[in-house]
Amino acid sequence: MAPTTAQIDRFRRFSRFYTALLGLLDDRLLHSPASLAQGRILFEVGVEPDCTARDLGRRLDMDRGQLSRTLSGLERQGWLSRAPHPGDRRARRLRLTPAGRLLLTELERRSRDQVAGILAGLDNEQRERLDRAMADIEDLLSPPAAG
Amino acid sequence: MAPTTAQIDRFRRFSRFYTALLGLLDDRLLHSPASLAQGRILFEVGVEPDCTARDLGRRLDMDRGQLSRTLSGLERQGWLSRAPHPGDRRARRLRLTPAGRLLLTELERRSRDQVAGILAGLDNEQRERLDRAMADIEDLLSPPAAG
DNA sequence: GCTTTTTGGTTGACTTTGTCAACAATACGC
DNA sequence: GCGTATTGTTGACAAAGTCAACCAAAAAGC
Repeated sequence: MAPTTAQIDRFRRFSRFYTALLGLLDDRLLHSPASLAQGRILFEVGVEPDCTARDLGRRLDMDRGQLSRTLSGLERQGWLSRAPHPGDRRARRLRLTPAGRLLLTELERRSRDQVAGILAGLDNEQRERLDRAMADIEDLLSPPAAG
Repeated sequence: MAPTTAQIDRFRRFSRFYTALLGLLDDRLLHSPASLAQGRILFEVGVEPDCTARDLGRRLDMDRGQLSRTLSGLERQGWLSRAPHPGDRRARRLRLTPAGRLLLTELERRSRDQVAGILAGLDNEQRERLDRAMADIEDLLSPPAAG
């Protein structure tokens, strides 16, 4: 019932591997007007408009203080708006401005291009294998495994 | 020949997923005497004694300045030694002290426990599926795909 | 209802990380 | 040798992340 040493080692090895890969991928944001944290927020708000800072904190695991400041920055730069939240006057509903949507589109385009570049090195059979492997991992580690 | 939108989306989705997971995993170091950067260095030097700061910079993708300071910190805390490098008097060969090895052992134990905790939620068939998926991804993305 | 406790968010003070450029010492190419 | 590239250190910063205090609003307890 207990996992084997080899299984544990494989997991840790993979985590190191993917950490390094993510380090490379995140460089896409270095030459953009948005920081990494800002990019992640733009993405989340793009996916779910009218969410709150609380939601973002949960999903991105960010400190409230840092979040508040980063959101102020995004607002100051005209990419995001914070409007009163109907039903909870403490909270603010977050939404991208048109400029924010434009920026997000651009960031996504770069990200997709970069991934496309990686996938270009694989043939279609390999891509499908990769796709299945990623789906498997998400599936296996999703529900209760976050402890 | 070009990757499909679905393949690109899956890849990006997985990257977000694993970023979040790594965020949880890295918390193991928060309650330890070593910082995350220190931990990564301890691990690398543990795997390859007598390596140099240059090697670490390559493998961990860290700035030289930051690395130099972090190494000073590790030395100051008695976990690492920097001795003259035979054959290159600019470089220093890095090595864990006995205390450093002890700390590394402890950090590794925690990391393994944590991974074991995650794997405990899976039966053996699932663990083998996970193992295969991780091996697949590493295999597919390793050689030239890092661009 | 009124009080107490929680929650969402902001702010200030601070530490840690990361970045950039300058520099000294050494190694390397030719 | 001489110019160039490399290794590591340092200083000056900028950015990111942490912690605790605080206010206003909401939720819970009774």
